[in-house]
Amino acid sequence: MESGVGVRECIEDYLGAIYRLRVAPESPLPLSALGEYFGFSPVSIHEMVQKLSQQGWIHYYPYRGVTLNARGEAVALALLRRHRLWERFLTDMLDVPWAEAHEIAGTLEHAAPESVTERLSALLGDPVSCPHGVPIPPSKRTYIDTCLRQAPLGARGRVTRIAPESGDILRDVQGWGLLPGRQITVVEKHEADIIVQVEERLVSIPVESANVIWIEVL
Amino acid sequence: MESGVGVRECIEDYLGAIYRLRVAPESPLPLSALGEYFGFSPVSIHEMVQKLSQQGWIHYYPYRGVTLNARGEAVALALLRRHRLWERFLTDMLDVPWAEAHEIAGTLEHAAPESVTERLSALLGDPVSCPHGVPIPPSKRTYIDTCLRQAPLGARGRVTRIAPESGDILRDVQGWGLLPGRQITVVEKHEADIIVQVEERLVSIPVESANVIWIEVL
DNA sequence: TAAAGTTATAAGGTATACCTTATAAAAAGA
DNA sequence: TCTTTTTATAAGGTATACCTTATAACTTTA
Ligand SMILES: [Mn+2]
Ligand SMILES: [Mn+2]
Ligand SMILES: [Mn+2]
Ligand SMILES: [Mn+2]
Repeated sequence: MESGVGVRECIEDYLGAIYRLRVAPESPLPLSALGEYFGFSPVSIHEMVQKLSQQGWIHYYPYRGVTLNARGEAVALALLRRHRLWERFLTDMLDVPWAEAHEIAGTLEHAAPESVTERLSALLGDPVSCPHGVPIPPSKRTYIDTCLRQAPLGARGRVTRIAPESGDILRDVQGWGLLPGRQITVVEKHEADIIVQVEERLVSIPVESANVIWIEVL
Repeated sequence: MESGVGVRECIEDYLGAIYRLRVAPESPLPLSALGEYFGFSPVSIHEMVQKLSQQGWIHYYPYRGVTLNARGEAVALALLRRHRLWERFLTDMLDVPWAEAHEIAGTLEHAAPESVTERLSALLGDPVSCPHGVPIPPSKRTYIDTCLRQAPLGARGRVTRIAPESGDILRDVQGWGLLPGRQITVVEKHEADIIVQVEERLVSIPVESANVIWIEVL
């Protein structure tokens, strides 16, 4: 009956809270701040802090507070990214009121693996801030992409980037609906153009344009 | 650090499993079936079954098995509805592969309150089956509706039902576009008819017809 | 530097949901 | 009917994440 994407929900929430509450990456966050944030007793906070420190998520400086180490910060950033993307989904696509979205996202944030998170981000148009204006941490995902020109016939993939970019090409790409994140399939390959399927549409891409469109083959 | 929509995640999963696995509502599901499904020991299953029975979610017939009572079935249906709607969201909007959607939905299913579930359903076009073809239980949302005849001038609402129904009336209603779910506004009230706005259209409804059209005032 | 305030630690407890081993009771089959 | 199989129950254990009360250690302030 385990949920989540690997790290325990509780641990994710502690790491996220440390990230949210800290004033600067290097200055330790007093345990009292965590106690207030969660409404837990100082003893309980101390217990969890010991555990987080032993398990290698944080640095604990007794009588001073905690900081995230690299591993803990990575989990915190991924959590906050998921949290804020779900918030955007809830407010932008489901019209959930602003004030409720935060709380609901507090559960959803633990439920999406990275692949789903990135697809969600693409669906939302890769927003850079949550409905409350807080920046959404960027994806730290590294993908291996292929130039559409080189993609084999029948390849199914996700548009990753337009590079090198130029005004003309960007306008064309927008017209074809080949924005980053879109799922496409290579349907035909000819001398002068490549036919790809985007959603229900078939579009013909001149090979010069196909040279600057990159996809991650899935 | 509690998630969920009220009922414990674990309890929801047990009730959902009983619903999924049962062959008929009345024939008890042997505990061994639950043990196999979850991969838990018979003793653990028995413990949980005792708890579910004590807490009033199921009937337990020793040596025969368990059935859901009304309360348990309501929770199971709501869970399976959420599960299958999230599956549709994952496959239809995020292009998550068929095979992965089920597992991811196994966590998301616990994370959406009813209002969010219904908005999600609407966003997806109120699908009636999951990507695997299994029917999605309908919303059991209860509304308080008013007869259109009685609805005050200016009232804005959603058509809930046509009752009592008859062939003639149904044909008229369809012609007016007053199908259940439609948003309408009462624009004018006269002796013999009521003028309502449906989408961009204005339609005149004879008072006799207005007697059998019910709306939920919003 | 001594008192006051804050933080840490020890000890014992709760609830949830899983586990194993052993035994008892009931149902099913030969 | 008698044996085998299935199901139930008792007893004791684990891990997680919270709790309270009491005491010890450290830091801050007067
Ligand atoms: Mn959370
Ligand atoms: Mn926010
Ligand atoms: Mn589940
Ligand atoms: Mn399904």
